[in-house]
Amino acid sequence: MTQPGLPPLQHIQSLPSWLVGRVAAKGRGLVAEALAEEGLKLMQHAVLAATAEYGPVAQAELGRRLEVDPKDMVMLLNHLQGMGLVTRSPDPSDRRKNAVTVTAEGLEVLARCAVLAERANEELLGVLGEEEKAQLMRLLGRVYGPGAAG
Amino acid sequence: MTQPGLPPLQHIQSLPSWLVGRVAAKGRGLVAEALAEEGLKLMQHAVLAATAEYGPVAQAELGRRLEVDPKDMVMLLNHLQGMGLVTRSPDPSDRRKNAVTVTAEGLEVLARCAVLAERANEELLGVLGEEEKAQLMRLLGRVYGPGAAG
DNA sequence: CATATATCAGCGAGACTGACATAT
DNA sequence: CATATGTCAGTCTCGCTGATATAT
Repeated sequence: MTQPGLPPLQHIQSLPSWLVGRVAAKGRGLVAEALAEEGLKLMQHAVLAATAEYGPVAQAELGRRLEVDPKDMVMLLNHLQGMGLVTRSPDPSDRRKNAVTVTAEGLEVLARCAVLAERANEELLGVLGEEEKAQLMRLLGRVYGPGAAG
Repeated sequence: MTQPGLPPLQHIQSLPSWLVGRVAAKGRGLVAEALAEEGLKLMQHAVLAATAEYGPVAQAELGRRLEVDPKDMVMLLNHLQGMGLVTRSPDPSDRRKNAVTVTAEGLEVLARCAVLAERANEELLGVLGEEEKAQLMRLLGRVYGPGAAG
């Protein structure tokens, strides 16, 4: 199997990792374009949504939930805070932590982004039927492992 | 639907684009780790494989096949050429073009990488049965659009 | 002239690293 | 002391932009 001279790969394009990468790139592009309408980058939106969902939450915890490096959370939150979408205040129960909270304006932006992001995803998966979309999500969820599914 | 105050997104983690992005990142990591054994980056490997498959081929054509910017092909091929895996020679029929060709050593490296990449993909999709893998590829292929399927 | 190819220089986003201060 | 958190500075890859030279 490691003999040289064999037809090597057919093409890398038949590798699942390649195909899933292309689909991910397409999806990222569509969502990024949609969110630009609200002036948000992909990661900024993810952080904003996670902050809204997990209530007042520490930066490191946000990083763990989204698999974002805690060091990168600093600049992400600086930007969101500068836009007035979140606030940072010291956590009285553990003064090492910043309690991050969504503002009212943050919730408004988020509601609009939800529509935009869903529309982008419908465009991404438009060729699939509802049942197929659900199946794709199920399969991807199992591949990903950690609790994420349809 | 754009009313503020609504539960915003459940979580972005339920968006297909997010899930497919996470799976892609996992796959990229696994394959990158595997290919590092042969000293190749992901894109270098893709270019090498495409060069082997499409015979002597112009740089711009490689870029089109792999959706890689032609400007980035320069450095990618510089590296592959420096490793002795491909050669660049002027195309007599159109002297604007470089005819890129795999070397014998390139084919050997590629054969070993094929094994490594396949192993990484089996690790990625390990939780799925054969039938499910095929189904996932079918669905992703349809979402991606351009000719790519299992 | 316009077009295509290849090269070079640079930017920005994402995912990292190391070093450091502070609080537990 | 070790650990966790947050901040700052810098690196690297990847996907782009612009400008340039050459060939068609």
